[in-house]
Amino acid sequence: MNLPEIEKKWQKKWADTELYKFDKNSDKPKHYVLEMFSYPSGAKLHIGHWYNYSLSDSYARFRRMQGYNVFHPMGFDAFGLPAENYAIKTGIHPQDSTLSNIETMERQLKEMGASFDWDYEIKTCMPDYYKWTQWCFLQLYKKGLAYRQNAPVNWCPNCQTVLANEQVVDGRCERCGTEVVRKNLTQWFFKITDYADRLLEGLDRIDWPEKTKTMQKNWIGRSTGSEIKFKIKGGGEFSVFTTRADTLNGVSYVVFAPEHPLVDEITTDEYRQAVEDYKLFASKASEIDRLSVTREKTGTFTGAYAINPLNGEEVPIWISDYVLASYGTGAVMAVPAHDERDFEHAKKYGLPIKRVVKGKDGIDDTLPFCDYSGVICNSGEFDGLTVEEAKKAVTEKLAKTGDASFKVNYRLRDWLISRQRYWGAPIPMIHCPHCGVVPVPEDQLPVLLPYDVDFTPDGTSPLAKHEGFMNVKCPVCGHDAKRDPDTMDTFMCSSWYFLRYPDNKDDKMAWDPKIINKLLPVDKYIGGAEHACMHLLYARFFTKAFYDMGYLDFDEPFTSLVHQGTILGPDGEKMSKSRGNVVSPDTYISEYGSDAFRLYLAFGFSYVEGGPWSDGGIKSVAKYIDRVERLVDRIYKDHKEHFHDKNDIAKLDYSVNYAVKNVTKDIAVFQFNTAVARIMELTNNLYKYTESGKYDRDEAMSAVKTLLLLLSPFTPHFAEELWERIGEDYSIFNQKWPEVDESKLVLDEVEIPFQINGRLKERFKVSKDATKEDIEEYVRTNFSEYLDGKTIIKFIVVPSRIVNVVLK
RNA sequence: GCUGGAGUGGCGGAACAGGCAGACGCAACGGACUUAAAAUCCGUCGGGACUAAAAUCUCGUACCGGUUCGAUUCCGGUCUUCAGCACCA
Repeated sequence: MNLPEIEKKWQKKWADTELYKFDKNSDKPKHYVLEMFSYPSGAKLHIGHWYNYSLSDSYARFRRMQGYNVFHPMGFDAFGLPAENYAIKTGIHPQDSTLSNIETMERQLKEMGASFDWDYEIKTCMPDYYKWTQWCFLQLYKKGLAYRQNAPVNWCPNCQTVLANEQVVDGRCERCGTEVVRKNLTQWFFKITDYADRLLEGLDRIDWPEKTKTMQKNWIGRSTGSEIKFKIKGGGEFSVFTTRADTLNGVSYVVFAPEHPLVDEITTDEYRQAVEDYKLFASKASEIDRLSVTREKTGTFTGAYAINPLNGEEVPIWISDYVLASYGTGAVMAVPAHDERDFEHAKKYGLPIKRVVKGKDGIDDTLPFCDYSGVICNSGEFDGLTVEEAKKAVTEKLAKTGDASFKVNYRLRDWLISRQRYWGAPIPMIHCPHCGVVPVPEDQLPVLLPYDVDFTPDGTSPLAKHEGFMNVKCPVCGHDAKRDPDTMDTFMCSSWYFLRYPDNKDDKMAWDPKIINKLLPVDKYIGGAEHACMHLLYARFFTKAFYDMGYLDFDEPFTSLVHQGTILGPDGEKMSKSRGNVVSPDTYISEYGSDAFRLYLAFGFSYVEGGPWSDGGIKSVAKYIDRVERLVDRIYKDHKEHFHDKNDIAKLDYSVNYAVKNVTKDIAVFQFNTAVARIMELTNNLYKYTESGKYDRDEAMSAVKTLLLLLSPFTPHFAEELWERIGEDYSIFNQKWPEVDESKLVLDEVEIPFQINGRLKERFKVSKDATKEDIEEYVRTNFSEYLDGKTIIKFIVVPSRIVNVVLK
């Protein structure tokens, strides 16, 4: 069959007849199938898009045929850095390149034959969308979840610009090679940490891959401990967070992150130069390097001393880059005897190491001793307590004087959303010299992103140079004021898009709760595992925040989640231009057709794993499609007299129902490769049933229809074509998904393997109802040659499964 | 480095609340059809030993060890590899 040709025909008919139009008023149960929308970067769909979208489409069609009212929208995550970089390089405006890319991708998605209803499309870079992204910002601000704070950015002193992590290669600017430093800017944050516990709790209520939940749990990183106050000799105080309050007596120094706000204040003149040098050194290291356990410990003394609140000892205050400003309080108490990193640091700089926990039996005297199983020593009144008891006792004692408290700490950090870039949604805030920071009134949204902006890097946010944009009247006092020159992180756009789809044309509100609460949460969300900790966490945070504000009546956005794997190049390596192993879908589509391409993606890989591309694979699938066509034609055109053999028909019935049962089960859990394998088996069995020419045509035609229905989600055009050819009504996608007749799957006999000492010896058939005793009896009678004269140690019978006899 | 995955024939991959390892397919090989090729159809197909052939035995799910009547599946350790690490999205 010439697939590329018939595909065009059906795509046109599907469009003309509005086959995929979503019916808002349907009384069928809803099913919201959503793929992570794509970033319109390159000009064309790559194989990863196909893998995600075409198979999710198969799933959506399957649910539709099962009788669900399927909502299956598509859109574009259109703001972002690559378009801006492309513009800096080529002079083509980000809006122009983005919209043109989107056009190409829309066309290609239609060529895929996907069942999207394009009436619900969204593009995040359009004012009718980002108006509401800005509205979301304002709601979070009103709820007290947005705040401004200093935070470091990567800064290239030569290009005079902020760099994304991606643009920093080996600590240097990717454009000019200059060493990158960190520089503090005042930026907007969302208090996602306020939701840390609820983000943890919600994980128990959703059907997500366990590994994704685990990653989110570890990312949030809840730990319980104590916050302990130290006084600084000569005035001032600071706090540390520790999970080991029990070791407070073993503190021999404290360490501040080099960025800690008190560092400048406490540093003595004698040490000032060393501290400044060290701060510069630390500003050049990446966070990953700083957290590395194997990185050589570095640091310097500030000249200041802190007072241990438990024993009054004076201990030196150091700065070192193994302490991060962003975690805990940005300061730690160092107990070298009981912490690996402190131990290394103390050894290198000759600081005292004082043991305060010993092994239970007092035998283990190697340091550092980081085990939680020990007992306290060298700590006066706390000696003899277990670690857990002492944590409590120490904290409680200090709590009386206000020097300590129990504290839950998270690894999760607040979400920094300011970007010093052009191609994003402007932050809807105004800075007034009289009123301070003032939100843009909601009826003045959107804050339009101006087109005529000079976005070449020169030290400020591109928007800051646009007078027309920046100058504004304060909405409170009416005086001259300035807009916020930054734009929002594009993760903002993708944190609520699933709420916009069903009500995408609403110009009165971001979403109409009446519509959204009916269609959401998303029933099946499909996208890459690389989003496990960021996008998927941010979207959950948004949903919970808007639930709290009463805009939603659910608080988890994605009931069920599936990750697709990665399709690699034919060489088994990740596809990349530099490796020259990029497989472009287009050439295959025009040669074999979209259906063959889709079927290969379904059959050739484990969906969640992905794997290497193979030209042979798609060829074999194209052959299989032709094989189905020959089979269908042969049976359909056959009008001769026929034979009715009960046995053969029972076998065919079994095969049909076996296929229906397993294909249904497998598609539901995204196991497309085994679903297709079962369809192939049915095809083979139907060949066998009909090859002699002596068969019942009605039975065969009924099996053919089932075969086409099962195949239709994978090869929609091909199935539609054959459905028409055998004289059935348009459209195959309006047919009901076949149901299993379990009675046809019941076999009277089951085959059971017989093992001696775990080694397979024989197989035998017994009635499906045979009891343990029946089976043992059968084995003793029929396989006596294995057992006679031997000592039976154990006779294991698992009915319908296995017999294993353990002989001496 | 930290966190989370993955490792099964020549290849893609099945199977796992612990019970016949290799479903389905590719490649390869043999055969049928054909003047021939392509296409199609049928058959064989993890390694080794022993066989004329079969039967049979044996090894085998990255590596080492453990639990169990029985481990690809559970536990401990090792190696390799992939993803994420907060400004790529």
